[in-house]
Amino acid sequence: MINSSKSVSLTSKTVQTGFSMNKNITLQDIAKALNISASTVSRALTDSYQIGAKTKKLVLDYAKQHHYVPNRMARGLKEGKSRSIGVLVCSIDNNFMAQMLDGIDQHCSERGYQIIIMQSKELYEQEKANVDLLYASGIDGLLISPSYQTVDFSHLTHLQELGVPVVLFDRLSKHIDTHKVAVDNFKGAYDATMHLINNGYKKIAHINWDTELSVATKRFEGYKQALEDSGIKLNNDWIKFIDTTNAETLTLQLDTALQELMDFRPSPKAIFTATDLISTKCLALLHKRGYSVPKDIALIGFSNTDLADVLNPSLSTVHQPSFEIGSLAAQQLLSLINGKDTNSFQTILLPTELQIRASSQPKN
Amino acid sequence: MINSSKSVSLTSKTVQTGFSMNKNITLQDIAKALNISASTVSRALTDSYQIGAKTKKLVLDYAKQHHYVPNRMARGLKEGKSRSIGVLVCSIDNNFMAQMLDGIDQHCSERGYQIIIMQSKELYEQEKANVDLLYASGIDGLLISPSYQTVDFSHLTHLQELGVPVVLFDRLSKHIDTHKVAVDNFKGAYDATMHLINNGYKKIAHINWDTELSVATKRFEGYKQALEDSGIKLNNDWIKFIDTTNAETLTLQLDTALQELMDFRPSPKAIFTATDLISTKCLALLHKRGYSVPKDIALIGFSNTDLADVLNPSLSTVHQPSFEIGSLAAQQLLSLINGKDTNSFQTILLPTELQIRASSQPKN
DNA sequence: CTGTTAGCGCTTTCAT
DNA sequence: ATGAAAGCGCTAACAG
Repeated sequence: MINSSKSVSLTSKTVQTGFSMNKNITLQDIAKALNISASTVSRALTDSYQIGAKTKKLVLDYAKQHHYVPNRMARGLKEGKSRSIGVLVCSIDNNFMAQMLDGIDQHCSERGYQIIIMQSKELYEQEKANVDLLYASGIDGLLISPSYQTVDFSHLTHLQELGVPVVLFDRLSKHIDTHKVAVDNFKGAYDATMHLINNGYKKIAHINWDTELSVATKRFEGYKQALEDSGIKLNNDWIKFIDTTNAETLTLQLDTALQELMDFRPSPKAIFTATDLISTKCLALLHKRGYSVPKDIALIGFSNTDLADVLNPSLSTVHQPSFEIGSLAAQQLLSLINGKDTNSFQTILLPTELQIRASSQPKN
Repeated sequence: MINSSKSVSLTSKTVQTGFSMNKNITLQDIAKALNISASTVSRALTDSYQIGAKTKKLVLDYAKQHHYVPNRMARGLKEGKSRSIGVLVCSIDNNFMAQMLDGIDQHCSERGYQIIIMQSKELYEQEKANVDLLYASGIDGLLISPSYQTVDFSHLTHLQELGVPVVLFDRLSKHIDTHKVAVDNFKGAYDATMHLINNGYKKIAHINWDTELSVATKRFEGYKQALEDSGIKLNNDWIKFIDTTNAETLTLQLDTALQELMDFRPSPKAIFTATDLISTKCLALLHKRGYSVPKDIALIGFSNTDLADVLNPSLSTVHQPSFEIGSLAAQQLLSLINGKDTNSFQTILLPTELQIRASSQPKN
């Protein structure tokens, strides 16, 4: 019934451009049309080691002309690999993540790998379910930035045992042994805090994300270290941890935190914020509350927004090489997939970049 | 060799948690272990119409216990569908797109569909190649926001003929007949321009994207219509079209355009910008050139940035329901995939939202 | 209700 | 250099 005849059916319904409704042409179709065996076609198509030059050209020409495109599922099923990798992130819906995904996609698609992106929405259970789904779809490897809930990494080590390499990016954990790619959060935070100190600020508050993830803890440590190295005593009343998982809680908690900070005596004269969302939202809330930045309070924070220059005032940031994080992580994963030695897992920490703008200028 | 024995090999290398290196458990494995046929297992797993309750429970329990997860490639190959859809966009690396992708992902993943995202980077050839790749991977449908180069849509109509439904989102075209989802760009532009006029502005410039895409042309028309309806004569010297495909050209051309606009006599007193990038960049450049907004020149433009409130000054925008565009488009595609009648393709135009802030306030 | 059989499209020995 | 045949994991007639 299908392909029963070579003649183009002009009566098939919804003919629009002269094409018949014939489904995808398969390797078998080519074999039949050319009166050669399927294996020969396969060899020609995959550029096998030995194949007649003319046969090869014949096949290739026919394939191109008829717009043949190999069935990835069949090939994947046969080979036990899919040339696709899973990318599991908390949320796709923010600029920083989009930039990293861009880096991942760039690297992978140039090498013929497809990426399947899934979101955990910061939910551990969702993350586990997605890992299963990805595994089921035959991914050759997984790139993951774990949810902030994730403390048990057995779903990932299990994947490794199944032969699927895993690479962590952005958010790292010591609970799994593999390649990891992120920025040097400690140093980034240290630099930012030091910058404030160098600009004459001593009363420096810190607002961070309420999580055990190293992205947060390292930045907190960098902050503390900078203070310590400068002989400034830590003031716990100036340190706030807030829940950033959704926009509303974030705004609410941040607003409260800010109010407490500004009302406290002695009040801090500068803030170092640890995440993109906190930084920009902090600026907005300060603005709304009528505080002048940096006159009333200076601000610097981690953020990758393109709009830092246009903000009011322009926002000093610790900028992360997001695209590079993504492409490097992808590179590490592909090298794992393609059998580079798995003995020596490495953790790559890229440098952050301090971008000084108006919000962190000296008070006078 | 594989699965030759049920005994856990304790000598296999890199045993970490007591798991053997056995690969994924298959449906066949379950059948063997339970001494039933593969089809029975399959039926139990797929919740087939008639299957013994105890057998079913037996299988399900065993499957869960052994963490069985069906091979999606095998299933896809067999069924001729993959429960995955392709999403082809110009670039993932911007907030607006990320929001739409979030909407798509949400809708699809809730219904068991995987999405495969690819980027055309505004290149027609790349778009065509990606369509092939997606088709090869067995997508059940395609969601696409075409590259700005795309004028020939035969790669998409061909896909339709092959039986793969296509839905356009954000960027629409009349060259293909299918479901389409976007916002009412004409009205959004009309409203924005009208808002400026209502605020007392009559000399209104317009900066748009240099493309034939309807997103651009409709917005231009909305602008013109608002002027006409208000009895304001169009001044072609106040209308600029620029190339926004990469950040550098954009900045360069926009800067030039702005300079020409401000130097021209009579000079415009307000600008309506047609795209996200142009709007925010415009504000930045005006700021850099020392113009005061809205005192020297008012500004309103299409943009979905979360930071509009914090910009300097806060930016009046035409805001698009990005998440809804994505999820609606996904919904339309899934209904096509699942055989809802394809006779009556519809174009859904969501309303935009005018968000008035400081940049468009009356001059005095 | 369950087992047998065939086959989705492709690659890959093993022959020739 | 090419062909024949087997099989990846799964589902779906078709029997019983």
